[in-house]
Amino acid sequence: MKLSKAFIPTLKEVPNDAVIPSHILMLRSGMVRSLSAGIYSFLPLGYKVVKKVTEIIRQEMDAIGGQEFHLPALNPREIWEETGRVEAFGDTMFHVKNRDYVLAPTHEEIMTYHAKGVVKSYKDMPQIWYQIQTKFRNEPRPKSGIIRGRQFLMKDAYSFDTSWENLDTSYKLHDKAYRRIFDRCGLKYFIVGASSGAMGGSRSEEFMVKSDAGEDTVAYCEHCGYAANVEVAKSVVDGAPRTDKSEEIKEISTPNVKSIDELCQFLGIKETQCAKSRIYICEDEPVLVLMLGNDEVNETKLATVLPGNLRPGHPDELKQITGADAGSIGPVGFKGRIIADLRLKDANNLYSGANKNDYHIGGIDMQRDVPTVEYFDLRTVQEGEGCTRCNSKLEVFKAIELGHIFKLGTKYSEAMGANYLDESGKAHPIIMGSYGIGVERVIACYIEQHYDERGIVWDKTLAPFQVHLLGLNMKKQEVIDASEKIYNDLTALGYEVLFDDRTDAQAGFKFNDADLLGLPVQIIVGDKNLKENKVEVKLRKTGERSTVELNELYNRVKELLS
RNA sequence: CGGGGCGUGGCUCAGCCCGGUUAGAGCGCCUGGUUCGGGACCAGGAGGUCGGAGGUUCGAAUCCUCUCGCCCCGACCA
Repeated sequence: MKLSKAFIPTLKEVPNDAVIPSHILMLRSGMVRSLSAGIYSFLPLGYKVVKKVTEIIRQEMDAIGGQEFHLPALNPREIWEETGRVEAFGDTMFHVKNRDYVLAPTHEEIMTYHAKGVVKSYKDMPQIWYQIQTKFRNEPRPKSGIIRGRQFLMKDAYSFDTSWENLDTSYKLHDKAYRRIFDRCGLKYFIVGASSGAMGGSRSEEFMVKSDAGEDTVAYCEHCGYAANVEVAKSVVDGAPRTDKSEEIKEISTPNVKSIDELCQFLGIKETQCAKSRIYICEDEPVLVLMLGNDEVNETKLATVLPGNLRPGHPDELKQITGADAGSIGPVGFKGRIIADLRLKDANNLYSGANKNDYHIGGIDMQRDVPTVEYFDLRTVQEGEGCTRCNSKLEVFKAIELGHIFKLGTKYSEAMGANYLDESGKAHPIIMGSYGIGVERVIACYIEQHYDERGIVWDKTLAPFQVHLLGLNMKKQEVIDASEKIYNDLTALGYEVLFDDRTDAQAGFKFNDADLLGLPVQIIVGDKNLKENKVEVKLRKTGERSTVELNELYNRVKELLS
């Protein structure tokens, strides 16, 4: 491709609405342009990278027996009603105004619909079906360029099996394919145990890239490799102590004391002597959730303990249920289910609210005074706590989710009646898995991990072109002749060459554009070197330059790009 | 949906607080010329209903009200 004819609008200055490096560089290098919040157009250069990534994905999905589909993004709403996901997605799903259609945010329903009609016998399985297609989600707040958009490209795959054991096999195949995909893309990633959330299912893992631009928080142990989304992460942390002697229960006047910090200061006690109370409403029933000190309730963990419709109690409800406002609520005298975090197990001499405004209760013995309590892991892991595997200190940081694999089970097949007959002619719901990769996120994450102050640094695998050929002064005939010949020869040899043949751009201008676009190999043709039958070869990654004899050039290029 | 910021030529921004010729700069673009290995120079030129609507005023980019859009933080998130 000749740059003089290409539409690659580079930007010298940083666009005003981009903040993170990948977004800035994708705009500056002319890969994408924004159309509206969270909606991006891929320009030719950016789309070339999309094609590189999707080709790698296709190869690896095909390698595990995947078959590529192309499903419609426009779906009849009623099919989504069958699984209750119109309500589950709520405002996140786009609805078409003038017909009863929705824009698909994912495709479990549609794939299951097709499986239902065709996969009828145990002999028809396993199946792995995938597609690379645009998804639509009405994100309340798109951000970070293409990392979180309202429309995005996703590789989504679905497996259909006859048993949980066979699902294990399909799941592991995807795990393997995903590792190969992200390895080939040159990403530094790690895998975390994750929550299945509204997707349903028994087990899921996320492929993550560490990044401040990320929206997930991950606990990670450098020592043993333990990694988990904080939604599900566990840690080793001391519980509240139980001493030999339980004090008498006593009511204490604590005027205007609301927070745990205030209580500690007021009474001169430690955080770990306090039990914090939160009221949740689960399926219309109030539940008191007790946490030690300032530990925060992890609502993802709570949701697994309290299945069904779950929400925090409203302030006016609190008063009605407990007789007190938030800050003075406690377990003693609370009528209803009480659950507590494991750190509180069997502790005594605790302080908590008295269910009466401006009063707390001291001397609480969990065994004696809260006999109906049930204990669960309900807290969110904090930086520096012990790893449950090796007791090293956990790191907690932000990460971007690149891919997610789920063991779905029968949620969709049961809801939609996708059954198969086993050897004995008995009907069972198909056991499903679902597996996603955010294609644009692969690109953004790659750039987040591979850039410098001058621009993007592409590896040959994802680079939109492998060679950036610069004809420095394209008004001199010898430069024109030599660079045109190199361009034609390398193209004929099968390389993708971007040829800066512009006559009106100065050398410095071309160098800067070349570094910004970041193609791995630059070949610089200038009249001085040409007099000695030489050109310069520069590696973008290291900045290393060397002059090469013209008759050695193609061997050198082959060497560098093999 | 709460909080904050911002909308002025294609891009980055100044001007607004304190209303007053014809709305500016740099970059980019067009024409001609000189340059030509790290974002050149000279000369000339095109391009803007100052996001939109309403209001105050003799007069509004500037003050007031409403509204739309974009970015950031939070909430939400498969």
